Amino acid sequence: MHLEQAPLHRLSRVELAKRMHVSASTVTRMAAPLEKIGVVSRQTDERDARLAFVVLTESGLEKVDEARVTFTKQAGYVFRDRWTEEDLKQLSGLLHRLIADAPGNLT
Amino acid sequence: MHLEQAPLHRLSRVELAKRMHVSASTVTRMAAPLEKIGVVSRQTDERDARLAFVVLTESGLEKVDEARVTFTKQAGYVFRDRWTEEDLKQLSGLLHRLIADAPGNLT
DNA sequence: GCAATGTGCTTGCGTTCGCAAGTAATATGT
DNA sequence: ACATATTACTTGCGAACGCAAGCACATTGC
Repeated sequence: MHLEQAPLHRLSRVELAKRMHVSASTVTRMAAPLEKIGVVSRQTDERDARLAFVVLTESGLEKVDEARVTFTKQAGYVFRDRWTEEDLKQLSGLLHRLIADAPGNLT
Repeated sequence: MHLEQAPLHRLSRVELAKRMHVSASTVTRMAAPLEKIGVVSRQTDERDARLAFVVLTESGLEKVDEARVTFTKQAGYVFRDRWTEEDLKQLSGLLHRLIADAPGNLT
């Protein structure tokens, strides 16, 4: 979904890593099999040869669309059906406070 | 701490696993090095030869006491100093609701 | 122009974990 | 009583992950 909403449906590996809150190596290792099954592909930047974009292919976009159906259904089942907007605001606020107050760098 | 507050400072491996929310194999593998450094030891039940208790040794009890100092300080730093009783009640309530509402078995 | 520094990425290594299968002991049903 | 099922534990295996090192390229400062 990060890729889907990114311009050109692509992100550099480090940028994707940041958004997924995982290390760069994890992105490298996640991308490989996804590339093999054709849902993403690799692109280089002509300006900066270091960059290796992860790009959603046409097939990948379809997969995301399919997945979103399930995702939305499940998320809706919990949050939309059982939680009010007020509940979610409260939970979100408390969790953000917890992250802010907790020691270490949880960002 | 689970062991510390258990009767005789000991628990069977599966019971400890449940309280720690990890699998039995994890307890087996955690116990081994702790045994090696002498903070826990192994005991058998004379009634049921399948049971293999994890027991806190004297040295283990001391370690727990030491650790609790840090633990209490850190926990206090976040929760006692920055959070009111009311905040904690709210967060706890919301998280329990989330667990209850979420799909799967998060117990 | 070029050395020093920084950035993006990959890979080897070690850690942690759960599952599934195997073993041993106990509980249950007839 | 004894076969079957259940329970407790261990271990092989594979998955996932981060760190540190290494490489290629880019940027900065002189």
